[in-house]
Amino acid sequence: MKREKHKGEPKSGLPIAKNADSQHNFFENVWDVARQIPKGRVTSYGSIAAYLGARSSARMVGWAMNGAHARKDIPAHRVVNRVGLLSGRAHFSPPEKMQALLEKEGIEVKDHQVVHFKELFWDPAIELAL
DNA sequence: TTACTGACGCCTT
DNA sequence: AAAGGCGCCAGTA
Repeated sequence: MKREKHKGEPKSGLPIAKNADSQHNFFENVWDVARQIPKGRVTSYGSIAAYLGARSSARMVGWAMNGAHARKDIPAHRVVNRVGLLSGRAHFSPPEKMQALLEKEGIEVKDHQVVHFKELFWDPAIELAL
């Protein structure tokens, strides 16, 4: 099924509308999912977005992570891009913090990239499916 | 106000 | 197979 460009969200139920209310909700949801990422595991921006029904808004997930910095219990370091690259490292206090935190959880990071990413990948769409 | 940018990712060439 | 295009949308210039 080739999607016709991916214009607009299919909104499989989830309204990621344009009103401030759902935006707020979206951010909250992102943080909520992020909080559930098990220690020692990682996920991607796109996966979280997809789980929330906004598969094309992966960028907004990244933006949400900005705000996450404010809340101390959001493990933003466990969210990387779809290839396992620590694309958000630059936004950490010391940029090396992200990698350091991951390594502290036993995740091997080489050249700004999570080693064994595929095995450590935690997909909310699957893990939180039930 | 319009234009560009970006913690992204899928699609077409 | 690799590279470029486009959509997403909040914030900034």
